[in-house]
Formats: sequence, structure tokens, C-alpha cells
Amino acid sequence: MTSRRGRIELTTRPELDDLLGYHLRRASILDLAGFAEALGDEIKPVAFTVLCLIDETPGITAAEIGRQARLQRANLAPMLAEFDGRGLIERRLDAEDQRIQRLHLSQLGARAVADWRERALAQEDRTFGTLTSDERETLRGLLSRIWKDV
Amino acid sequence: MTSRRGRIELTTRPELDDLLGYHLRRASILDLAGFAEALGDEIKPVAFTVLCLIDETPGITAAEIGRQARLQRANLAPMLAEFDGRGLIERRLDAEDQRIQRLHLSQLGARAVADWRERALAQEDRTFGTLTSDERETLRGLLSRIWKDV
DNA sequence: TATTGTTATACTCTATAACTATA
DNA sequence: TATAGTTATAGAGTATAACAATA
Repeated sequence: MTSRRGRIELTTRPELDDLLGYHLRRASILDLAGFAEALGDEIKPVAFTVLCLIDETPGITAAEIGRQARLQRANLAPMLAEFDGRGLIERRLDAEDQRIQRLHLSQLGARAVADWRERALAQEDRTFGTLTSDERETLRGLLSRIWKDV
Repeated sequence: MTSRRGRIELTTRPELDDLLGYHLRRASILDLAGFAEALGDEIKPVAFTVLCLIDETPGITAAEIGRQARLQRANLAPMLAEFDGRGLIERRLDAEDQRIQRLHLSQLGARAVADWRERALAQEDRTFGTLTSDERETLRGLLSRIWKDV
């Protein structure tokens, strides 16, 4: 069935189209694919998130990263060991609480994060190129309200 | 450092906050958690997507579902076999092309999809409860423009 | 008793390759 | 030769349980 203008007319809107979660997932998958294409050989999204948190909060602990980024300590341990092996971070034992390792970016790590960040933002310019700057800001605001405990 | 009003003042915006992909991922993860909580024992998001596509387009093929939803045929095969086993779908051999199976929801499947759909939407009311109806519509529009080839 | 970091392990999801049957 | 459906398998990502060290 077509309208007078020749466009297809749906008697009912597609079911999936109603589900915000579906749109979220599809957009996120597309973004992840772009990230992988741009930086996949060097860093992965979750690992980059962890490094950004260390950059934003020098001295943050693995347990705190786990809580903030919803990652299991058990999965964080080998990741941080790898960062250490690549010379991206330093792990300093806390003087007062011997259980705790304070995490810091090394100079190399800081430079790498800055580089990756720049390239990730450039990649997002491509992924979200269909949206204007204002629309992206609107989107950012709406999304952050969803997942942050606001 | 605090402002005169006592709120924490960031000299620089957190790095992660700039990345739209990060917000997308966090929001999507939250939505998936809600979906799992509401329907996890009965149906999973990807499986629900597949059933919705069959509902929207009776006679659709597995290969076409794979293209539309970015799923591998190889992973679709056991899923459709399971749907068949649960009596949710029927697979009818195409009369003209013997390679093709035309997929249709059974009566049971149609009822199940309708039920799940209602509950998924109710769950989204909770997940996105912080947004107004207009804001959700705005979000839906922006997201769909990102991942659809517009 | 609770928490941190760690190891081992299981489970889910997705990707790749190869096969058959049809066209 | 190309495509549909299928099978087997490998890899990545995530979750669970248990442990030693420390508080």
C-alpha cells in the first residue's frame, strides 16, 4: 500500500522501532565498530575507559574503577597487569593500607591516552557525522541522565 | 577546589564525558540489565529482535534477518531451531527456491511476542523514567539517525 | 568480619571456516 | 559461481567462586 506521494505507508510502526533499547544497542554497536577500526590494534574501549579513569583520578584503586565502570575486580586484575607490562601505568602500594594499590598513568601512558583520545574523538566525528554539534550535545545530555544516578 | 556554592569545580571536564560512545555504551548496558531482569528467563534481547523482525515481515528469511540485524547466519541457525522447538515459529520451504525457508510466527509465538513486547515497553518506562515523553522521542530520533543509513 | 587484589574457571556472545543443497 | 542453511570451533567478554593478605 502506498500513499499518494508514492512513499510506503506502514499501517503499524515497526515493533522494534518503539524500543529505545534497540536503538541504543544499534548505535552503540556502530560506535564500537568505528572505535575498533580506528584503534583496535592498540587499545579496546573498556581498556581505554579504565585508563581514562586513572587519568581523571590519579591514585584511584582497581576496586573503585570496578564500581565506577561496572567491571569485575577479577577481570580488572589481568588488564592492569597488562598495562603495567606495557609501561602505561604505575602501581604504588598505599602507605596506610597495604591492601591497596594506587594507580597512576606513566608519562608514556599519559601520552598514549592523549593520542588515543584525540583519535577516538576524530572517529566519533565520523560515526556521528549525521548529527549537528547541538544535536550531539543534546544526545550526550539525554544519555548521561539515563545511566547516571540523577 | 570548591566554588563559592560549595560544589566541586572541575578544572577540566572528565575525559570520558566527552565521548558519546561511552554514554551510549553505559545507557545500553543499563537497558540490557533491565531487559534481563524483566524477561531474562524467557527471552533475550537479540532473540527478541529476531522474533520481532519475523513478526514485522512474515516470510522473511534467516539470511535477510542476518543482514538487517547484523547477525551471522551461523549464529542464527541454532536460534531459529530453538524457536522451532519451542513452537514459536514455523519454517516453510519456499516453493520456488528450495534453498530458502520462509519464517512465520506461530499463534503461540505471536502471543508470546505481544506479551514480551508489552513487558519490554513497561520495563523501558522504568529504565528511561528520568526522561519525559518528548525527550524519549528526541532520543529515539537521534539514535535512529546514527545507525540507520540516512 | 569485610575488603583488596588475585587466580582459576565457566558461560555467553560473536566470528570464521567449511560443508550440502540448491540456483 | 553464488547463495541459503547448517555445523563445528575459536575467540572475546563477562561472571562466579575461592584464596591470601590486610584491615
